[in-house]
Amino acid sequence: MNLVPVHEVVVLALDGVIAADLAIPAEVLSRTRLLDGQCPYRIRVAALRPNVDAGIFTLRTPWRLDALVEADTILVPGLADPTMPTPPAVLRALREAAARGARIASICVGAFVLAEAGLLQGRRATTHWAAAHELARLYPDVHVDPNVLFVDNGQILTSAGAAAGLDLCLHLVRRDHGSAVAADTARATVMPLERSGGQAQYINYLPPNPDNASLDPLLRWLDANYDRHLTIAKIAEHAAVSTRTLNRQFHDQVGSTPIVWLRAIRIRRAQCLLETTNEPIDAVARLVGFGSTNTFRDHFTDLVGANPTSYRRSFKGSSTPTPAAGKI
DNA sequence: CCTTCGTTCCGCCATG
DNA sequence: CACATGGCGGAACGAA
Repeated sequence: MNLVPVHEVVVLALDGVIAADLAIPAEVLSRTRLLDGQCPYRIRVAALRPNVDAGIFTLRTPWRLDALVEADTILVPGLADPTMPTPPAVLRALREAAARGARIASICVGAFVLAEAGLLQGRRATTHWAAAHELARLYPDVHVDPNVLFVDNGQILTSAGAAAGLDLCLHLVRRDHGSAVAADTARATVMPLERSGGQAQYINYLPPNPDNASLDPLLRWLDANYDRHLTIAKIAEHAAVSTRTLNRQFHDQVGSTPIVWLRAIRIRRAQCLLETTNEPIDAVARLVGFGSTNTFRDHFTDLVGANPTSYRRSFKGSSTPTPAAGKI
């Protein structure tokens, strides 16, 4: 394979930074590996001064704002006080980076910093649900949507709470390196590739990976039709290609096979049902498209590492009613 | 756990 | 020639 230039990622650490917002994307991207084992991202944490107040602790980093000049992607974590004015030098650096074409993504209430820099003008954006109203009030020209995990405007991205920062990062990995690499990253960080729980919980205005995305419409279709009794023949028919081509394209673009991919969708959906409903296991099996409860159990245990019953029990035990909805 | 039988998928080669 | 597609066959897989 050819050499992929290292993608420079800079995480902006301002005083009052929410540690999780900063750490989660840094961790996810630094754990990303291409198929040849290389990490495609170089992560740096940039701050105005060596010591940054991170609330519970003080964070120390060798990099300053000038790191933003070389950044391909800038991540802006949330601050404990979102409405606190951002230092002018930071705003200037962000605007310059944006003008240069750098990709800029905010986590949680980091969207306030982007808005203050004027980067969200006239755009759709999201932020932590509890702060969405305030963001919309302060910046009337920003279309705030509190109901999605993240919004992708191409160059500018915003995401909801810290957990959604994970979803955003996996989305970036998918955009940059395709579904296969993103799936690996998801596995490495022990999180579902895409949050199911519903339909499209994110807004995406760009095709994920322009030169390698011919399967994308089909992947979305599978996301919506996983519960049907699908065979390779039917999937291929829907995609209007032969089964041979379907298999080949999956291999090339997803790094997987149609059935394995479909099964992953079904298991993810099953996890969600087990977490949020009291449907019996065999009902769950059928709802997510498995023909037999036994095979469902087998695959579930295989992918999740726990059988469906104990998985559900571990969730009931921690008594979080609709955990996903609350966090977003 | 095993067995059976349909399904999947990949190498190979032909075709456009 | 480079490239994408598709048919075929059989080994491996998986549903029940």
